[in-house]
Amino acid sequence: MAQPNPRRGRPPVSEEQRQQQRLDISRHAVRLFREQGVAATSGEQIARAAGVSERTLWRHFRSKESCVEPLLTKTLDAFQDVLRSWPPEVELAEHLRAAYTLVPESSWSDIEAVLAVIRMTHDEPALRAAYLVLSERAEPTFVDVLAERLGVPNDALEVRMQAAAVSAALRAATDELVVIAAGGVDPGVLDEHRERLADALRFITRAPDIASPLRTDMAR
Amino acid sequence: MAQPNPRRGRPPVSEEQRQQQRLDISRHAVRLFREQGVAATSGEQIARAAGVSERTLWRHFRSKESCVEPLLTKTLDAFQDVLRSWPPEVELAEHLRAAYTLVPESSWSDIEAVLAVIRMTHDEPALRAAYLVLSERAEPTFVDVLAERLGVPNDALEVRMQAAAVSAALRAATDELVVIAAGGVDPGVLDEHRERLADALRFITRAPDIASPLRTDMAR
DNA sequence: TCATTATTGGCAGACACTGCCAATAATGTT
DNA sequence: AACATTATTGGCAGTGTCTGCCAATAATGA
Repeated sequence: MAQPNPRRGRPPVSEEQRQQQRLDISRHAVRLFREQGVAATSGEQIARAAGVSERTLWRHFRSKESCVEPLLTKTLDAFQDVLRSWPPEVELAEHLRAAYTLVPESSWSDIEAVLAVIRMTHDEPALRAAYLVLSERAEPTFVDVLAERLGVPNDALEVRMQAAAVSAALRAATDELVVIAAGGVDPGVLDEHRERLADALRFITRAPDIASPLRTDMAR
Repeated sequence: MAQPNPRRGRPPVSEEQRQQQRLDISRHAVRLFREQGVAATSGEQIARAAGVSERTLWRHFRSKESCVEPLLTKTLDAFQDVLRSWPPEVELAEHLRAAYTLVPESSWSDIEAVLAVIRMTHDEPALRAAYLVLSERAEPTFVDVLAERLGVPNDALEVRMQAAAVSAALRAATDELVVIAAGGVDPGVLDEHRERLADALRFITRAPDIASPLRTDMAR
């Protein structure tokens, strides 16, 4: 029962370092996409801008469009964290107003970049696809939060649907935000966005009647 | 004011013909994807199987993964049609049981192929992306139907969310179906799928309380 | 300094896809 | 029937994405 291995040779890079490098590349990629468009930006350019070889670029990303992923994920993770810290007794809208500031550690330019990317997804199908895949990846988190809160198993179809609705609300509100804030973002529109989102989510999460199909009959 | 042009030369192919050709190619592509996997299937193979040149294949599809689109769209269109024919007085679940047979004009092998593709989307990220884009494309139809039924403008955020929830329910139920029906489909599992979907949608479309935020207060 | 393991870079090549033009098909006109 | 006209298709060359492979380098313990 000696400890399995005394560890030799160069240690693997930590996961945080790896994510940091991906994020770094992502920022360069998004900058180039904004400046020149996606089609006019080559993988070689992205690699050069990020100071890595093309080969390692393709080791980190399966396609040039997916280079936007780390940057978008960062913002989405922030929202997930807010959801997870949602105390049981308070209403979601209320909690959002308190905790969802959208500019906590994220630098301001990152916010702008994220909005620009989401704006581009409307013309660039490949970017839209990446965006949708990303949104779907966040749904399990929503499922967990909602399931625990409602006290139902997290493989229940209603919970998955509610989670999808939350995701859709976030997506719809954000899609609205990016067109409204086309000419520069100021704190005002961000606040408005949060309020709109809060209103939408209050509707979704007024939950209890899920469990009682009788409601439908009574409503007749 | 003579009629603009007496029309000369070869007439353009009708849109139906074009869609038919795309569907034909799609069937061959899906067959090859199932037999060999997506990665092992080249565009050249698809083109050869469909009896067209590679050049025209790329004229019809922007990527080899998107070749699955016409076949999936066919099934999704069927569902959209069912929704559009939903009479105002009847409940959706009830209407589904009456109208959503899933094998009306679709050949049986098409159904199997569609399910196989959706099953593959769980391992093939590019296919998943195509599937999600497709699902999103159907949402405006859901929005129109729901908005008219609820008598609200179809750019209302709640309607878009409900539509997304319908879409998500369809997606979740179908994802469940494809794993259940992994070893061959029989009418029984299809019926069960329809019932599950009907139950889920009854929950979503028990609509009226959307318009009254007061409900939330009363529920406390 | 050496042995060991992880990461990176360089290179060759397969494959996805596009631009361009010639070939062919389908029509109306003479 | 031959022709002019327009739409579609095919062939070919070229660019860009992405992968497999191996050598080079970096980071560690001995």
